[in-house]
Amino acid sequence: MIDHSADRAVFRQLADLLRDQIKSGELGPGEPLPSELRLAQDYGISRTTVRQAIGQLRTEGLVTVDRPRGTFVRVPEPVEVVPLARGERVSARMPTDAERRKHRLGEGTPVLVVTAPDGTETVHPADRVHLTRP
Amino acid sequence: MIDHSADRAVFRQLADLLRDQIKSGELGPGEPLPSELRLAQDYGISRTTVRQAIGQLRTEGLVTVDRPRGTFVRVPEPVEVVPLARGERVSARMPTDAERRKHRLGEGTPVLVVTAPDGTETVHPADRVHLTRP
DNA sequence: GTCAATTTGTGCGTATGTATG
DNA sequence: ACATACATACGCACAAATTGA
Repeated sequence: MIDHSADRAVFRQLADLLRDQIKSGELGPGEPLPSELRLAQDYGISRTTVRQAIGQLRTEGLVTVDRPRGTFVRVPEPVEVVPLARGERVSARMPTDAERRKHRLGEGTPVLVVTAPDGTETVHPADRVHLTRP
Repeated sequence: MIDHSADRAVFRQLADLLRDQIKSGELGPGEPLPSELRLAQDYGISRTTVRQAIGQLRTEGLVTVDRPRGTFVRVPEPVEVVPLARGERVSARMPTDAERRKHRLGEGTPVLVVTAPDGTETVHPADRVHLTRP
């Protein structure tokens, strides 16, 4: 499972293992991950290292933490499709703190920024909005 | 500066301080932050806590680490504009570790995902690519 | 309602490795 | 060769919130 002599850091190896379980469906949306203590004991590593691995998955937007209930596989949000107008441009970035609060964004969720030809910017939560060219 | 009795965690307070210095231009693009050890001594906190604060700024895409030279305010990348074809859809998410390495993405940089009508997905680094509806 | 157990959050210290200058 | 600086990993302790007996 975990190879301490490997080139890849232990916490990245654990993140890879958990990510694979999520992508394969072995850990489905809404399901809890084992507790940090449990993971540490199961894999013979420290809780600090487990937290690094889970931190990685949080920044990737794969899991959410409901403290102190546990850590859960993120459940996909219903997506609204927004059409693009002619000449509009699209970029993406991480939200500011204010935007995070305003849109109730989870960790690891970027925002889509639509810029109109006149320079007006519209910000959309990337987990709830997709854009389309009609 | 740092209030140990405050409600907000010490590492978040430090992240706030550094973020403010970056946003205000006091720390300009390309400029180095003080070293972790220096920040720890200056603010009377542990290096571990300093690393938590810097980790925060990294996930926000505000700084990059050039190990072991130091930690620097991120410099904006030149942007390529890619036109969208009819029927294509756009979403954004954080990259996996593998995608980060593949596209040489800095931390805190999302990817733009373009899905063609036939389901084919194209991934673009969001710091170097903008999309446009012609 | 109370109390104990569980779980994540925060913070500290230490040690070692690796790459740069 | 040496000092500097970030990365990884371990350990410990306590706080805060939830859950269930």
